[in-house]
Amino acid sequence: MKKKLIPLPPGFYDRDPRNVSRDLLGKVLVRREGRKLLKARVVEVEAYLGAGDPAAHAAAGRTARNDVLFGPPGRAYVYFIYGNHYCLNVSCLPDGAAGGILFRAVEPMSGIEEMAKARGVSANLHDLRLLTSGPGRMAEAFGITRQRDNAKDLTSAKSDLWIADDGYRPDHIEVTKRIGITKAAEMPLRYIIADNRFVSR
DNA sequence: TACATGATGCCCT
DNA sequence: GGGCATCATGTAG
Repeated sequence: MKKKLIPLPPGFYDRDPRNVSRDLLGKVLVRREGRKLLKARVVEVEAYLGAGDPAAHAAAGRTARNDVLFGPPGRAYVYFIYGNHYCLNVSCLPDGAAGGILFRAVEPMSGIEEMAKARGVSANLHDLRLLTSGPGRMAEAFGITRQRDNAKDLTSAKSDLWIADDGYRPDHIEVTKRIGITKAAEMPLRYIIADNRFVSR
């Protein structure tokens, strides 16, 4: 009997981003592309808090760009960075409170050919890490853009992008400093599945 | 209207 | 291991 990949409910995200981060590891990111289903295991995330976190986009207050972070939980916050890359986040905490989680790396489970195509690389890679290891890479593999996905409800069965629990539980979780930031760089808010090959760096 | 900045990845040594 | 492409956003003027 094949398990159905039901979207995690809003309540899952309606908590402190640090707790959600921990529970997000091992879950499955799902994208429906026409008849195809892209699936990948979440192996690396970073928590971004609200006003008290200088590294968070929400730190400077609510703007048109970061509006989603202040909205209801379980929504996709997609932003464009360095003129090249999109990054996928999910909003946490109740409506009115800012907080989010950045997806940094996932492990491909199915739809690998579609991911390779989206990334513009050969389907028979010797190393699948090139597909989804890194925030910009995994966003590209899943065809995620701000225009298409920002503010999308990841808890709705009607969405073409969501996160599900297939029963998998990571053996061991590690917490480290966040990557690629200058402010509050020392805060341990990066959560990874220990010894997973698809964790970036 | 102009400018500095950045939650990155690629390509070259 | 280091430089660089490239542009949306926010803030200043």
